[in-house]
Amino acid sequence: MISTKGRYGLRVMLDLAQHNDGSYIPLKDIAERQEISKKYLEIIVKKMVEGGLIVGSSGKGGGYKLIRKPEKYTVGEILNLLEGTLCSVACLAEKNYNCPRKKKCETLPMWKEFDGIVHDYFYGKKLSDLI
Amino acid sequence: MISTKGRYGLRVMLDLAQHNDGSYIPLKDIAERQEISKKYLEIIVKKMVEGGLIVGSSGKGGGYKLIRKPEKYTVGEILNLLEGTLCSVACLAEKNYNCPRKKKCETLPMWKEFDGIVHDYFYGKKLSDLI
DNA sequence: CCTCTTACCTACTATGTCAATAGGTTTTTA
DNA sequence: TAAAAACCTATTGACATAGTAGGTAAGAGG
Repeated sequence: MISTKGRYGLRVMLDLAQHNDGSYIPLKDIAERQEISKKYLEIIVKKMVEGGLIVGSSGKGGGYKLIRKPEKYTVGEILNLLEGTLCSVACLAEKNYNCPRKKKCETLPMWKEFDGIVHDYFYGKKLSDLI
Repeated sequence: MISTKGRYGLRVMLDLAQHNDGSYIPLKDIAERQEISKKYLEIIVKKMVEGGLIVGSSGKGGGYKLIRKPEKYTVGEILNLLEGTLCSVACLAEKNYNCPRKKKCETLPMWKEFDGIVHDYFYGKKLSDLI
């Protein structure tokens, strides 16, 4: 299940895309428009800066803005950054997952197939597709 | 993310399908074959009985067995029962989810589309397809 | 230079879910 | 009547979620 981090983060990205005039957009404005606590958004936005999705600028006239054009972002990379993984089962998400049944598991192929579908969907969807 | 309840439950269903000779299969045997704690499986199996997926019988010679033929079960209904929902976002999963942005939310259509894909995948997959 | 605005930072917390474990009672068959 | 099995209630440690609180640092305008 996609948490608020992923959902809110995507909405912030969308908001930035819709106000993408080159200037920095204050988080306060985004929080008001999106009706989300600014304090909580700070946590989310921080991750997006660290992840190289957006850039921030302090001081008056500061805020956040996109680094690339909206069509150069995929929903997949945004969600993956904020959720930690897009995988639907721990067997595939966790590195070095030591399940003794890896080889013989009869459900694993299905999870892999499903994961491929999920991946294709979100990485095939661009930020600009949502506007 | 699909939890162990859904994953283990599916494996129990698969085990029952593979030993589907009309007799009751003791949980002890399933637990040993699947290498999962029997105590934990009790919780999962209970849900499956209550959900009408399988039937149990107490006493010597008892255990659990399928009610329908393996091809009459979809993976979707099994997961949905054990996970509570198959929806990927709270906006769609929770009944009476009172989001004030329901009407104007620009990400909701995407979640709906994705949910449809997930639904189609799991409800199109039969238990017998996994054997 | 000062002040206002804005990002940036660390810490805390309540609540809930997950993944089991523990120890019993009831039912049924041989 | 004894064994085997389901069935039942309760508990627990660890972790994640969804925030809140209270600050510090940076930068632009007057």
